[in-house]
Parts: sequence; C-alpha cells; structure tokens
Amino acid sequence: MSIHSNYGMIRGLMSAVHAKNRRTASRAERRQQLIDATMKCIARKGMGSTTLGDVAKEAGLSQGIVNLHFESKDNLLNETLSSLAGEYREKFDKALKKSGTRPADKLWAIMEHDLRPSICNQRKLAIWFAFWGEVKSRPTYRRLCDEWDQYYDDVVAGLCEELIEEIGYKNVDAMTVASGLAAMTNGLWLSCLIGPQAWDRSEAEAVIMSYLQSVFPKHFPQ
Amino acid sequence: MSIHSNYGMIRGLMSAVHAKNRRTASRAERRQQLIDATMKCIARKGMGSTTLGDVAKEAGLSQGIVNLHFESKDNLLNETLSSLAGEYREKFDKALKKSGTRPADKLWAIMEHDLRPSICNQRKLAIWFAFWGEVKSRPTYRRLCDEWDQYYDDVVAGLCEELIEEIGYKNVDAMTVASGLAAMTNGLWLSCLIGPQAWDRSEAEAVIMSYLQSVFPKHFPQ
Amino acid sequence: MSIHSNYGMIRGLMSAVHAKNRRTASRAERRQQLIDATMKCIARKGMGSTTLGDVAKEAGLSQGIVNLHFESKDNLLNETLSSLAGEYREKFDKALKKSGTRPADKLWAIMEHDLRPSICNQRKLAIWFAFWGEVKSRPTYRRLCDEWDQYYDDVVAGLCEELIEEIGYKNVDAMTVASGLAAMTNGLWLSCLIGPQAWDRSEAEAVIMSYLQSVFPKHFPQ
Amino acid sequence: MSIHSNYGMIRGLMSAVHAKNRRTASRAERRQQLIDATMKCIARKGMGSTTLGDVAKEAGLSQGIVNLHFESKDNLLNETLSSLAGEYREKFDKALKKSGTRPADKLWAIMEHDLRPSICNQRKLAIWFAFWGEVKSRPTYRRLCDEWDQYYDDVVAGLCEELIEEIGYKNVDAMTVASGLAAMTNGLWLSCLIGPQAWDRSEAEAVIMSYLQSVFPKHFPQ
DNA sequence: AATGAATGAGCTTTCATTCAT
DNA sequence: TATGAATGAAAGCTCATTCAT
Repeated sequence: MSIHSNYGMIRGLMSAVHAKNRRTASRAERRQQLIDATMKCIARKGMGSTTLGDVAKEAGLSQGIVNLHFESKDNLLNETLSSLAGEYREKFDKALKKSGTRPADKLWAIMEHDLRPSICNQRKLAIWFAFWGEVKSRPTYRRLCDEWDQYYDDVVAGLCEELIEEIGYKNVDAMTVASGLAAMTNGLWLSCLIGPQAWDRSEAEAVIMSYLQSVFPKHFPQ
Repeated sequence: MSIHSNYGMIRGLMSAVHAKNRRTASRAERRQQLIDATMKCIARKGMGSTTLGDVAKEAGLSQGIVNLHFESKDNLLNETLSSLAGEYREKFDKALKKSGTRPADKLWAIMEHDLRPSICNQRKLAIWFAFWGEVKSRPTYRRLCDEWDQYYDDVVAGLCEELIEEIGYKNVDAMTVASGLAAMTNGLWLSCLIGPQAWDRSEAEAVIMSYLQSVFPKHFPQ
Repeated sequence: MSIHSNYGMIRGLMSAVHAKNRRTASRAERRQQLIDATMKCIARKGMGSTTLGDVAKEAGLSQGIVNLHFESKDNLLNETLSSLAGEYREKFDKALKKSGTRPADKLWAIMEHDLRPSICNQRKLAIWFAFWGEVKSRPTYRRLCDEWDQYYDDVVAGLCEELIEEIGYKNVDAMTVASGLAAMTNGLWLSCLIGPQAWDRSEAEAVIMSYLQSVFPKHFPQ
Repeated sequence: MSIHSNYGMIRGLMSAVHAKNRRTASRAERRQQLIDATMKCIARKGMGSTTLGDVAKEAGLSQGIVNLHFESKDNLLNETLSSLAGEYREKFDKALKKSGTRPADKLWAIMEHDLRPSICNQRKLAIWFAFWGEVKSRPTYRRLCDEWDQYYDDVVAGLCEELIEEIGYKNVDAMTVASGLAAMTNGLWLSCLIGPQAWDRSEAEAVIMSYLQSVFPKHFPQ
C-alpha cells in the first residue's frame, strides 16, 4: 500500500459511506480510532512499551479488539505509520494549496508547515522517531518512509529549480538545496524532540530562513 | 554520569590496568564486550526485539551474564547509549585534533567526520535512531542526548564565530548557522538510514559544502 | 480487608450471583479455585517450593492464569491466607452455633472444633505453619494472624468470664485461661504437624479437657 | 545425625582442637559462622527469601563459600536446624542443672527457660517457625523436630511423675500434663511471634503458672 | 462486531552451583 | 581454603493471540 492512498482515502470513505453503509463506515472508523490510540500510546510510552492492551484501553475498547481489526500487532503498526504519513501528506498538500502561487512562497509554505506546532511538537515527533528507530530492522517501515522522502525531495527540488530558472542563480544545484532543506527540517525536528520543553520555533524558522537567504538572496532578502 | 567521561575512560583503564589488576580490567572488558554486543543486536534486530538472551548469545556468553554485570536491561541500555556517545565524542575530538588549525579547516573536519563511513553507516545510525526513538519516554536518554547536542552546538558555534570575526560577514549569526549545520548533519543521517543501501556520501558532503559556501563564501570558495 | 469479610462473602456471592451474573461469579470461582490449588501445593511441597506453575497445573489451567487473576504471587499468597482464615472462621462460627447454649458447652465446642480432623490434619496445619513461618518477614501475614488471634482470645475469654461469674471461681483470671487454651490448641497443632502420621486426637482432647477440669472443676467434672 | 550430637560437639571441638589442629578447628568455625549467618538471614528475610548469597554476605565471606563447606543449600539448612536444636538443648540442660534439685523447681526452671528472652524472642522464634513451616514437605526437618519433642516430653513427664508420686495427686496423668505444658509453651511462642512487638513475658509466665497451680496446687500454691 | 477470560511462548531476572585462579 | 566470575535452569511475569459467549 502506498502512502498516497491511505489516510485521505479513509477520511473520504468515512464521510461518503456513512449514509449508505453503516457497517463499512463503522469498520473504518474503528480502525482509525485504534490507530489514533496507538499514536497516543507510542507518544506517551514509547514503541517498545506500547502493548495491544494499552491501545485498547486508550481507545476505551476491549482487549481483543486490535486483533479483530488488524489481525496482528505488526499490521497495526504498519498501518499506523501509513496513517501518520498520510495525515502529514494531507496537511502538506493543504499548506501548499493555501500558499501564494509564487515558487518562493510555496517553498516557504512547506518549510513553515514543517515547523508548525501541529506537526512539530514532541508528541508527534516522538511517533516519527519511534518508527525511524525501527527502520533498519523493518523493511516495510523503510519503504514507506523512503517513498515519502523522495516525494518531498521532488516537490522541493522542483520549486528550487523554478527559483533558479527565474533568476539564474549560478552554482546552485536544485537537488542539493532540496536535500539540504529536507535534512535541515528533519534535523530541527530532532532538536525539538530532544531539546527543552520550551523549544523555540522562531529560532528554528530563522535557521531555515537564513539558509534560504544565503542560497536564494533575491527571493529571500534579508 | 556525564558523556564526557565514560567511553574514553574505560578504554584507558582497560589497557592501563591490564598488567596490574586482572580482575578490574576483566570486569570493564566484559561490560564493554556486552555493550558492543548490545549495539550489534540493536542494529540488526531493533531495540524492541533485542533480548538479553540475544545480547548474551552475540557475546558468546551465558544467559545470566547481562544481569550479572548490569543488574538490569534498563541499565544496560543506558550504558550502551553512554558508550555510543562516548565513542562518538572520542572520534569527534580526534578528528578535531588531526585537522588543520584554521577555524574553517576545523569546521569542515567536523562536518566531514560526521559523514565518514565509520560514523555515518546504517548500522551505527540505526543505534542512534533507536535511542532517539525512545527519547520522549525515557528522560535518561533525553538528558544524555541533549547534553551532547549542546556541546556540539557550542563547538561549532565557536568556530563560526571565529569565521565571522575574521572576515566580518554581515547578517550572519553564529549560533543560527551552528544550529543549521547540526540539523543538516542529523537530517543527512536520517537520509542515510532510510535511503538506499548505496547512499551517496559525496552528495551529502556537497549538501553541507554548498551551505558553507553560501554562508561563508570567503572561507569556502566555490 | 478484614478477615471477617472474605471467605464467607465469596461463597455467598458465588451461589447468589451464579444465576444473574455469570461473569462476576466466574471470576470469583476462578480465584477460589486458584486459592484452593495454592493450598494444596503449599501442603504438599511447602511454601518455598510452590511455584505459580505448580498452582496453575494443580488447578488444571495455564501458566499465566495466576497473574491474570491476582497480579502477583505475593497477592495470591495474601489472599490465600485470607481465605484460610476466612474458612476457619466460618467453621468456627458454625461450630459455636451448633453447640449447646451453656458457656461450658460453647467453650468445649470451640476446643473440640480446633482438634476436629477437618481442621487439625497435617495438610491444613502445614498451610498454617507455612504462613506463620513467614510472619516475621511479612507484616501483612502478621496483621492477618494477629487480628484473628485477638478475636479468638476475646470469644474464649468471654466464655471463661461467664463460667467464672456463674460459679465464683477464686483466683482464676479469664484472660489468662483464654490465653492458655489458645496456646494449648496451637501447641497441639504443632504436635500434630510434627508428630507421627497416626497422631492421637483423643489424647489431644484429653490434654485440653484435663486443663479445663483443673481450672473449672464444677463445669468440667472428672 | 541426631540432635544430641551436633551443636555441643562442635563447640567442644572448636575449643579443644584449636590448639592442636588449626585446620580442623578453622573448618568447624567457618561452618558455625555460616550457620549463624543463616539464622540471622532467616530471621530477617524469612526462609523463602534467604539466598546463599545473603548468607555469604552476612558472614562477610564470598559467594561460593557455602557450597564449599556444605555442598548444598539443603545441607546448610539441615545443619542449621541441627544447630538450632543443639543450641536450645544445651541451654535447656544448663537451665536444668542450675535449678533447684526438687522436681517442682526443675519443672518451673524448664518453663521459665522456655520463656526467657534469649529463647523466646521474635528473632529466634522466626527461625523455629520457619523450619516448622517446612516440616510437612521435608522429612528430615520433621525427624529432627520430633526427636527433640519426644525428649522434651520425656523429661517433663518424668518430673510430673515425680510430683504425682510425691503427693499422690488423683486423676492426674503425667504424660497428659507434660503434653499440655509442651503445647502451651509452643503456643505461647506463636503468640510472641505474631503478637505485638511489646509482648508481655510475665503474662505468659502467669499462663503457665496458673496451669501448674491448678494441676499441682500443693507444689505451686497461689 | 465486540468482549474479556484464557492461553502459552517468551521475556527479564534470580540464584544454586561450578570452576579457574 | 577461599574467591567471585560465570553458568544455566527455573522462576515470576508480560503480552500477542485465540476463542467461547
């Protein structure tokens, strides 16, 4: 299953189907409810200490419920990662759509989005890092994450390319800058996760902005 | 226990003591042997699936050995993180010492060091991310990681400051750049962990270099 | 939880509830079943050698069952002692109720009850002594046992008091005699536990009776 | 090995041999040292929680020491019981020897001895009850305890017999009274073990004395 | 579809025992 | 004789999974 499909699809399905097919809708709702509970648990207790019992309790449901809906814990975790990525993807697309039309605006919209409290907070980041922590030993996680990263890089590289073409920056490689930006946001996420409770968002934005300013000085003037 | 002390101390102790005090030396060796085995297991199977039995087997020793030397699994993991950080710190210091004396050389030495195969390979990174993945739910991990991050930022910011003073770069804030560099290396680590088996190191170096070039063009000419 | 409540309550609950609330009843039944198995194991193998596996096997259930119903071994043992005391208490009360109405009859009913085969047999006594053997290092056991002892002494002292008032025995202190009787039955229990398989119950009764005869000759004539 | 042999023998051996045979003496001392440590541990932590490691530490010696001197834990416990009984027996004999020569004096000397603080204190009693708690499942313990009980009963019955013959008490059976007295002291021990920290010794003596007074009024006048 | 009691494999931990020194 | 590191069997406990209701 690709990341492009999951989260948005379910959300769509849930409202669309609600009227006609109570059973299917209910099934999708239950699954999402359990996935949400899973995320809460992972954020609170860590992946290693999250049990199916915890998830069920968090969801206010009974012991066996997860196996009923997901067959196995592995499955639940896979779909949780899918959902996490899907949810992120959805917000990402929305942020892009709501931004100005100029490439520079779009680029900044993405960056700003990545540092927004609804994305960049210790609870959410704990979940991302929990999955990344298992990437090496879980090919499925890696595939999902890699897939997403490439999409992100492509979009950002595309925007950089447009900036470069617009102004004719010399010695600037779009893909290199895109990789740098992607790396930076991920690295800032780590600092948010590890750093003090009172992590400074505007400082993080300044870090990204200063990078953009030095690479694309015309588009991002001091 | 601070990260500044651990790993190097043990290594020193081990060789120094070997001649005189077999018993002490042996104890430290055993502990390090078990920590090494732990890292291998985490890299291979992930933190959640690493059992004390795995560690013991990896070390070629018996079931009870870990509890004999570390009292508990928690303890073992804490000391493994300590050792991981200490080991990194040791190499970091060595790289700094071996580098040229000019601040720009030192700065690059650090960046280059962070991407060197002995540091930046999926096995090692899997371990770092495994611990980061539990940071939210394990205050001890967070403390250790945060401690190290601040040291790293301080060193890098200090070097940036020197560059800024040397040439008089306008509109460049040392701490902001330092944070950007730190974030970038961490982000590149993630791309190494997640990306293809054949991750391109020189591309990663190019990313960092291009950042340095645009911020400190005099010190890092095209 | 006081000893006055436990055992009888559960028995009551079990039959009362059986019809309406299968789930609750079943839970209480399981717990009692496990407690019974625990007692058998302690009697057969001793407290120190009784494992949760033994208990589960004795009950014909699976490994994890005890922790499912009692959370911990400690808990199981505490509740086993509660149940043992409750069970004794129930029989004690019944014996008292079935006895004649005169204080002397009641007193003898108690004594006779304490030596009755259903109470005073090596299997049951092994359990009591197993708990007493741990009293010093387990405050919970001590509390439960002490509580019961005081109740026993009070009842017996009350009866002695009545005898003394009835006839006007000189130089006889009710509490002293009660303590003597309590001590004697406990001591006779030890002799039953330690002595030959063919312990002589009537001899033990003779011991108690001879004491009663010499203290209360009017009520217990030769 | 009979209870009559052990403790006194070792004590004798220890001093006698000390001069001539350092090695043997040392061996016996070590064993006694370990047995003493065992008793302390049992009193403090209970039999079930006493490990060989605890015993070694209590004795200030090394891990493997118990197996070196006793081959197995079972062995250590058997010999600890032997020693406990031997020690008691030694004091019992001494108390009897130091008492007056009249049977009544001797009888009271025994009773008083059983309640003396050096015998009847929670620490010591915890050890006795710890062993009694395992009597049912450990034939060796039972044999040792039974052996001693019979000896005690014989001595006490003998003295009672003398009292009966001296005065011609009617309807008094020596063995019955002896059993009663033995039971009483054991029962009072239990009350000391279980009862409050501040157990009342003189009250316990009063219990025994009141029994003796009512059975042998001429020898134990009010 | 949902429950929650039950299972049993597998985990961490303890500890009597062994053994090289 | 003594040490204490090492062993490995067995303990208590956890938890994903199953299943009768």
